[in-house]
Amino acid sequence: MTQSTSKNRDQDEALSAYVKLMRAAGSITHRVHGNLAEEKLSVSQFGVLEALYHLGPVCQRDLARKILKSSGNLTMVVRNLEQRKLVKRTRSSDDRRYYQIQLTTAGRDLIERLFPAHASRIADEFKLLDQSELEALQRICRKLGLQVEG
Amino acid sequence: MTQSTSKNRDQDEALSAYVKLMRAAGSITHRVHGNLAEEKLSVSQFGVLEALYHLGPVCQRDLARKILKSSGNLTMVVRNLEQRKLVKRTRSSDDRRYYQIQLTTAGRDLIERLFPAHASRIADEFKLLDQSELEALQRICRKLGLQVEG
DNA sequence: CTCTTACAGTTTAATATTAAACTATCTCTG
DNA sequence: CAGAGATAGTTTAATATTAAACTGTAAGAG
Repeated sequence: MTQSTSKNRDQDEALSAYVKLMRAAGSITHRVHGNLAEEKLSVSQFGVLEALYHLGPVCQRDLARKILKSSGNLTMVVRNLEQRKLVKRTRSSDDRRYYQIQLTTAGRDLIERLFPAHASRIADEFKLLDQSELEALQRICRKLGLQVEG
Repeated sequence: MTQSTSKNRDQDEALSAYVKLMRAAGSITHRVHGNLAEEKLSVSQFGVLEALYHLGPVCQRDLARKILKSSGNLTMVVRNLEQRKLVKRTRSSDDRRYYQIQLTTAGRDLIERLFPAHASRIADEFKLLDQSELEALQRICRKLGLQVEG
């Protein structure tokens, strides 16, 4: 049963990698977003502001894919941000199914104020990796993240 | 401003790694847990069953740390599993603050039935990494996951 | 012993999240 | 153009999640 045990070994190694990957991602998220509550922002709300900051105006579908949440949830997240005048929704004129979501001036001010500390916390998390590890991590995660859904 | 630009470059690289790490973890979670709904199990419930399966009886605090959820949430998750007779809670006699949570026979049967397909889905996710990548990923994620909280 | 402090778990109230059904719009095919 | 199917976003109802205040138990200092 050489084949079978080799397969089991692969599976065990994959499981171990999976657990470590999840723990790393989870604990980093936890630490990086720990002081978001001070601004009365949820992780998803912050994620949307950040995405708009980096990508410019996009539609809700793209935001949902970006922050890995359901479209229904995005309706709620964007609505709450809109009520706080942090984002603006405008229907696309050439395809009226779409809304273009974009930062308001207040939203841009907020994310510009929060982003430096955010980036610095992230940099701290990765500080103990050397350059080659940082590159390897990115290459590997790109492979893992790109696989087909479903 | 050599120092400053080098620092910015480090920060950009960390940000890029962070995004890729989160995307990899998120999309893998999504795919791996995609068919948990069929068993009427939430991701957290499955995580608890799996932890108990691998660790044996543990207290709720340890379960909370394992699945990265709040203690309040664990009370709820464990209660729901208990109502479905999948786990059993017994107060520790030497320190009555603790509950020992353990699988019932039904709980063990369930996780033993679900785990093989679960492990196989995970193995599929990591299949496109070669051995050295798998090792590098684990080593790097261990470093990242172990940093001090707060 | 008793007071203080710490800790495991619970409760509560507010919010976030999801799946699924639904509306509105677009696109393609004939 | 009409109808079928796809797509963006919304709603709804059920559940999950959290922070914070709380209860009960333990441990250590004086």
